[in-house]
Amino acid sequence: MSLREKKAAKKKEEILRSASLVIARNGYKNATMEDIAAELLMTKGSLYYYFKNKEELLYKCHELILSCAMERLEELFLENLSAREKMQRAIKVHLDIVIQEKEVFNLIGKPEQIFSEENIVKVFQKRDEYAGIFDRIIDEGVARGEFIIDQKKMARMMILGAANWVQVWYSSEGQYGKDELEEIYAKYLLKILL
Amino acid sequence: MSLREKKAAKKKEEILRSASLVIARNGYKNATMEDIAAELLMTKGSLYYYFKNKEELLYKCHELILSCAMERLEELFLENLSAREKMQRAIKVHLDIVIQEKEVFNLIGKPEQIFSEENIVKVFQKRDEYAGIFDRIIDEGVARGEFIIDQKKMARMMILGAANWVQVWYSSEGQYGKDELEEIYAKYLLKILL
Amino acid sequence: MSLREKKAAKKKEEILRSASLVIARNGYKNATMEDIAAELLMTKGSLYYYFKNKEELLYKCHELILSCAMERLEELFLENLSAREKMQRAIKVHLDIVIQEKEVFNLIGKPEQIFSEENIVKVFQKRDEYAGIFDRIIDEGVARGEFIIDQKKMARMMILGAANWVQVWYSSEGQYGKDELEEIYAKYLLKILL
Amino acid sequence: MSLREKKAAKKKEEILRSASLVIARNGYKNATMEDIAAELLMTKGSLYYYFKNKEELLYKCHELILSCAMERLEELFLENLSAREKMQRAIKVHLDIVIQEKEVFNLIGKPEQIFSEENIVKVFQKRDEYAGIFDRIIDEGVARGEFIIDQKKMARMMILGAANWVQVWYSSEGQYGKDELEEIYAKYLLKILL
DNA sequence: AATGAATGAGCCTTCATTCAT
DNA sequence: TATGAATGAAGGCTCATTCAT
Repeated sequence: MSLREKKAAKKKEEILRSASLVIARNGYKNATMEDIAAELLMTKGSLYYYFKNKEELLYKCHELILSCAMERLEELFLENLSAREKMQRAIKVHLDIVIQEKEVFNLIGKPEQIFSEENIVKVFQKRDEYAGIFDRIIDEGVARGEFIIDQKKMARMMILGAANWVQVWYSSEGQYGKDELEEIYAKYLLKILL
Repeated sequence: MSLREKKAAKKKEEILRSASLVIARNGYKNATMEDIAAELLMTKGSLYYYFKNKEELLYKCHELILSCAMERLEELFLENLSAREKMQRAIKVHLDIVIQEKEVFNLIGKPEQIFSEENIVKVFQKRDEYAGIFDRIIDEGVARGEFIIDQKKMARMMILGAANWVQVWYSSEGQYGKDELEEIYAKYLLKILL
Repeated sequence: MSLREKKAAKKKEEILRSASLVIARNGYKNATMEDIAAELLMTKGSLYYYFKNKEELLYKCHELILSCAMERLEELFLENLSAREKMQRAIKVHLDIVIQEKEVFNLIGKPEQIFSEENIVKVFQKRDEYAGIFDRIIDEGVARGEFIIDQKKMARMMILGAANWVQVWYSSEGQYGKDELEEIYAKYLLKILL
Repeated sequence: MSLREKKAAKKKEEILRSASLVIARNGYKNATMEDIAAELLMTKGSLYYYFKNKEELLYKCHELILSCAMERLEELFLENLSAREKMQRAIKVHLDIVIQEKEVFNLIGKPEQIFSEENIVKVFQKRDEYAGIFDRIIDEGVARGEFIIDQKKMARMMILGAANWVQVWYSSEGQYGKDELEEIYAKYLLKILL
């Protein structure tokens, strides 16, 4: 990759970060191209040099975060740990992201309302991959006799749902610190699987 | 209440129902006054006779559903049941609403993005009241020794969060029927409290 | 048709007329919704109450004029006249429209550059119908031995092309009056068919 | 002319050719600087090294083609032929260009919509020169008694108009080949002058 | 009570043009 | 010379809101 390309890639990432910020603040629907550009002291026109339209920008935004999360989880999955330990750590990682990337993350309840056909498919695919890691951990746990659960998919849904909801109420100035919260969630949500 | 007023009240409710439908279909942000009116074979102008603006309409919509839910829960709370039983039933009621009123319910993650100051306060108040019933059930359970839990608020958040997420993925044509789903959720989420 | 509908229909026509004016002045591509609205002391937003988008407006505009022209020609065709006389009169009618409706008429050389698939088809259809009347006159003339021509389609193209071009250079303040011009064109273009 | 200048001149011509292509494909208004540059594997910024703005580029484009056409006609005019023969050949040359240079040629019905004052004058001048050759042929024919016509200017307009219109409907895959078409047009349009 | 009509602000997008490198 | 990047103005479209009737 040439210097130029690197620079452009970096700029793209900056834009995505800016977009994430704005989305986190205002939500997908309220995030305007103007806002996103202003955050970077650019004009909205410039964004179109990097992304072909708003949807693509939003999509890439969503994708980036999901990819980062995936990486962390994949890594975790390969470690030599008990399923319990893995699940607890996975929950913490997930919460980490949910808290950090308020709104940009998994939480677009209804991608249909934001993305068009073409991207929806990809969004769902990515999500399934992501959730798949949790499924694999559960499978592992069940195989090893660590977890006792019949409704594996639903258990995963409960865990992720509970964690996602944190994004709605958590505030760094609230009663609980992030680490404390993660600890507690990991502990209690695990019970679902036991 | 005069006949006039009764009629108006009835119409208001019709509008709210229509709005709920549209919101369920398209989401808060995508629900236009036009859509809502069309559903009732009215014109959007007429809506302003009953509600002073879109926000009020949406707010009342949200309020209505929350109130209905409250009623069912209050009733339940007063019944003579074990805390476990109450919690399981409460979860089922909650899921019932979540599934039925996809999107209109609790699930506005960020009311700030939809409502203005004045209404946000009221929204949060209502929500707290609603969640309060779950808290009371938990308190009861702890008092009676049925539940063992230190982080009561968080436990409630987990339960409601997990249940709310159902709204994202549940489809009546999916693998699980509504009753079956409720049964499973009630069973596993209860474990958090044990 | 109710009074309301009549009024709306009238407004639609007014808009089309305004659009025709603007198109005539600035061309299809340069005609902005703003311009069209301003002509009627409206705001551009209002136009969307009557037409779903710019293309539809332009299309209807084109259609209206073509329809009016068709009517005049159809009528003419049914009169009891020699083919020569009919053709001369048809040429005059055509010139009349070309001059009056500078630009809005037949003359969108390349509808593909203005209309989308759906409308292009209809445009071409209408045009063919229109040109068809000239073809029928030519056929009649040939059948009666008034015209001697092998390449009927091409002859029609020549006649209409020559007439259409008038729109490019004709000015009411120029050397020739409209009637005079029509007379001359009718006379000379007829020669092509003899 | 230095080597530098020669190179630049060559490049300019390449750009004009590319522009002609794009214009032919998309029309004047739809031809973007980007398109024109892309055709040459350049970036649009570079175009401004050779032309001060889009209008100049378009103007030069138009001029180039008109000049080429002029040359061919001038040559033809000087040949020792009857006026009839000359006119027929001139029509063929004109059609040749019309067909080849679809859209870039004479056919900008309304230069006012594309060019600004300064260039419009020059465009009209060039056009008049071009049309002037046809006028001279007609004059010659009338002088020699080959043509009988009072309205010389109009006759010229008819001939050129009819020929220009070919550009609208002609397709190389259509019923007629180019040569055949030219033959027919030359034959029939001549009749106007007889 | 309800409607048709109009408005205006806001947003996305395109594109000619500029400029530092 | 050429390019990548950025800009700003303009235009199309949507939609909540208003208002006379």
